[in-house]
Amino acid sequence: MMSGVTQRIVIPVRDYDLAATLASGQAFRWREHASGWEGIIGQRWVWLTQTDENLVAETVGLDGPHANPCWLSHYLQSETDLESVLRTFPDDEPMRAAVRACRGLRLLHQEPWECLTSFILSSTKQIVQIQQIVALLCQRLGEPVAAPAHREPWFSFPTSTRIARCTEAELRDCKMGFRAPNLLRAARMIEAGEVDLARLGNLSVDEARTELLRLPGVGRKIANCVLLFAYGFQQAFPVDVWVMKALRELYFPRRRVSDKHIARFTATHFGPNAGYAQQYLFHYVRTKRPKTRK
DNA sequence: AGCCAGGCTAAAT
DNA sequence: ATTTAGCATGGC
Repeated sequence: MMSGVTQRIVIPVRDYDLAATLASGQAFRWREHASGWEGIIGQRWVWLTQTDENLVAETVGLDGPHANPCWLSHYLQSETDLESVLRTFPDDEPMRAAVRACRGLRLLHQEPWECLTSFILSSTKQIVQIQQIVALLCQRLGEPVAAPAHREPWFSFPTSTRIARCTEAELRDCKMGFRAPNLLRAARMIEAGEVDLARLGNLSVDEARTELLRLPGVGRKIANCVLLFAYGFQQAFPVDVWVMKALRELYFPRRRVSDKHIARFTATHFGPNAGYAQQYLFHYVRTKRPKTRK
């Protein structure tokens, strides 16, 4: 396997919880080790650790020794002023509890195609299973990535071009089941230029959502995940079974309310960074009871 | 063994 | 306009 020279990048941060960020179900390729996190950002292998004052990245490549490359800070969103985001959250007890539980949790800015694919593959899957499918997909269809020689080989996330050339059977071999035809058709629509992912960031959130909803296997939930986790539309509010359960229990205890009523509630109650608030609620309810954690 | 998993879709009320 | 099954697969 390819190897290269390890570079070290130090990013001073405060209010950053790397573990909560990488384990909160927004990205699916990070592997936790005893002392850090191993994964891929774009075409680069990266080893991440956190100290009191810094995020430290070891990577393989050509950046200078004192570089603070924008690809890394952009992905990690280390420049985001978290305090000003948290200030926009509603001042109610559920939100305060969620922020207490995972303060420092950040939203990443992921590559749109990788994010879209990951969430097309996410439906009715547990997070561990999504991780397995994505790992298999990269192993089968990705390109080798330069990594330190003593480590397991890593692969880039396969491009839409590569996926579009697959047969449905090849994708099904990656254990994705009924999601295979959806991913295949989505890749082919993107290859044909029917949906232009590179352009969505220039649109309004509603226009961008409308475009994403044209893709097979993409409904409101997955569209909102991509808007939030890849494009940085921080008002996009994905409602999955966990968040719906949390909203019912925390904001409408022992009341009979429709999904639609809750959807309308989320659109107004959580403010301009509603999606950010959602991620805090999601991670909070998933981690607060170890017994039910998956 | 049976149930459920960061849902979507078409069909049935 | 809202509700419901079916969809592959794997972990518990």
